[in-house]
Amino acid sequence: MKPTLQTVADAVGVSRSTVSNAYSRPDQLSPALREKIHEAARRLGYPGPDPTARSLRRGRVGAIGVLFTSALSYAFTDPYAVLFLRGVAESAERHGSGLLLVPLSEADEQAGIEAVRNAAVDGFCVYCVPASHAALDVTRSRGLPLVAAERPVEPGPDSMYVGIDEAAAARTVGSHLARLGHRRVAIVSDLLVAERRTGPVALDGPADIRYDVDVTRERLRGFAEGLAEGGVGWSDLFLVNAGTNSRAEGARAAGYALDRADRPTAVLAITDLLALGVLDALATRGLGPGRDVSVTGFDDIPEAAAAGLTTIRQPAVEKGAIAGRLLLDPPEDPAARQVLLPTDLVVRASTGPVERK
Amino acid sequence: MKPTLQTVADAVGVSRSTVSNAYSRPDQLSPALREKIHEAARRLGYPGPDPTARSLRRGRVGAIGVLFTSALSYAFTDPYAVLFLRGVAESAERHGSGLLLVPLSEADEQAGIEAVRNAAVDGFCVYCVPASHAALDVTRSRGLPLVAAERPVEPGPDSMYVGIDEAAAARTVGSHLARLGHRRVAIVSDLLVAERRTGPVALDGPADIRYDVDVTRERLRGFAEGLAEGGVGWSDLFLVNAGTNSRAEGARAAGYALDRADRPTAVLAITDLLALGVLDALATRGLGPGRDVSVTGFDDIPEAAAAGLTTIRQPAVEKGAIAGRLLLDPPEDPAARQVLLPTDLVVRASTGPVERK
DNA sequence: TTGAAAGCGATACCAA
DNA sequence: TTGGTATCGCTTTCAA
Repeated sequence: MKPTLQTVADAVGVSRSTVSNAYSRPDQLSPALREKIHEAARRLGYPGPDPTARSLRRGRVGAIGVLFTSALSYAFTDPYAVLFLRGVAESAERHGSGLLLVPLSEADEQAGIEAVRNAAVDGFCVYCVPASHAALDVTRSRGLPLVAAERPVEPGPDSMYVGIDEAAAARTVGSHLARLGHRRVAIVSDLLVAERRTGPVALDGPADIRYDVDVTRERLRGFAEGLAEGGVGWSDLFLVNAGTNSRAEGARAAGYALDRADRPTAVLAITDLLALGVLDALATRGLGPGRDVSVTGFDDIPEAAAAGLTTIRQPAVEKGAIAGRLLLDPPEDPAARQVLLPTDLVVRASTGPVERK
Repeated sequence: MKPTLQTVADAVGVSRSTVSNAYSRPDQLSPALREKIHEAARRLGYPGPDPTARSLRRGRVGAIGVLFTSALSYAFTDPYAVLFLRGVAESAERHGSGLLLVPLSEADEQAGIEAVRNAAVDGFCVYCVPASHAALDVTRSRGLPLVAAERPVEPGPDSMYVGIDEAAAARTVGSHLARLGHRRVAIVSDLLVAERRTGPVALDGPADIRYDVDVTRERLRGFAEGLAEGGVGWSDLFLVNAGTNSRAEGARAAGYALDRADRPTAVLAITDLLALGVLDALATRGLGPGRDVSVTGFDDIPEAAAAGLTTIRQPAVEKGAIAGRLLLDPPEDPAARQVLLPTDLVVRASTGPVERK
């Protein structure tokens, strides 16, 4: 039988309350008694108040939940996600809270719902989950503080949110390439369509927005608007869907564009990870980035610099840190609950003027 | 007032038990009543059974805790740690459990202890925590399943453990270099001494083992034994402590060795991350890896291959996955509770024969 | 198939 | 400073 508060109380000959105080409010006790209690606890192998019972009573758990689409392990595969998580972790740590990673399996939606229902947390951080995911409703219904990274989950003046102006940032990429003279342009992105396949897709235009993840849509819209400044129309864009946000699929997706007769002079990837794959695809074909084909990414993960990738820099760690802070200590002022972070276009060697042959 | 089971029960006009059954054992109810209950719950905004209360009653939480030394955010900084975590996450996900990251701050030991005490989990995975850390005792005292990665936390026949033969693996590194003719050798490692500073240190020898983290000690012992095969004695080794296990500190630490008058012909780093830093230091000085100075790492993180680093490959993701599995479903057979994984010496371009000038 | 009652282990208020 | 008592919200026999 595992020892409980009661066990210790009986052993010492005091009440439960007193033992509880010995742990939770040491100053409410005479040092002598406190020591006596701790000593007895040690002797009996009492590990201290049960966290679950304590949480139930206190109404506070001491952990925040982070929701992830796709496999939980994805969190550790995408460098950008890792940076974001790291920021969240820093805030949580400072606050003495743990970080509960909530699996949101793609294959089994019901499992994700259960996971959210069962998550013992004080608040949720939603990161890059498709708006249609049923688990989002469940998350909201938990009635806990909720902060969305990338996109407001619950529209409304007091919903919490930390993100960037995706479209505006993407627009700078588009106009950068437009100014360089690019007219034949391909875009590589995941989540363009519901299916997880890699290959060209046709979309009617930015007006016909059916993408599920707002980030995708907004970036795409930005790309298109920026390129339009150079006269590149929507119909001039060659869209390739990537099955997953990974380097390998980025390379595969790029292949569909690069192997066309009228090869694009620029490939815009919607994430750095995909862009690195695009660079791989160039290398395979003996094409020079920024010379034969310009390539851009988005996020500015550490690898991007080494690869000389032109991309959008956004403060990933800081974004996570802010998300954590909002969650653990929601500001009174509604205006402070919605944070928009700055971004920069970082121009490196992977983009250059289109060659006039 | 937040709705509870009771709220719903009252609304429908049934007892709490019945509502509880509607959620936890749907088959114990007539479909009609069940639907009626769910409908009422929806209407009242009842999010389903409270996870904390449920955990308390059931005695099971549905999450496993992972302990990390140093800042919690370190988990996301070290590529090897990320791989390991990913394995743990995969196992947890398959089991429908969450992953609670437990911060074990270095600065504030008491905070770490509290974090362990408060962690609502069904088991702990201890990863690379110094044996002396007070939180370890607390972890053990929780009386939950406990699996150690890297090193048995609670010695004993039924303690759970997944790791590699650190010393044997390190020995292959040492003898590899010995065979290549290296006699002036430096070792770069974190945790050689208690202080977190970067710089040369003197240790009496592998016999005088005072390192806190067993992994460090074992690898060091292996290095020494392997090198001894070529006649390199302990006193011939130049030891440099790295303040943290990071690329930057690896580079700094390497500087102390590389800038000596009698520059070593080989630098053994105790992790790949440090080794990458050593390579950086070589590059800064215009020295060629494997030519002017041989460099080895340990772990074989993805970046190692690209850098052409000779290193020890160990199955990081699998290690994590096994740790998770042991925790969530401890095998009856005591022998199956201790898993030793295979390792390989991967020879790449960063090591070569010593130049006879 | 449904309900009544007994906890799970702890905390907090209020007296003493 | 210490103790009594009433919960926290749910699950689980055991009867009905």
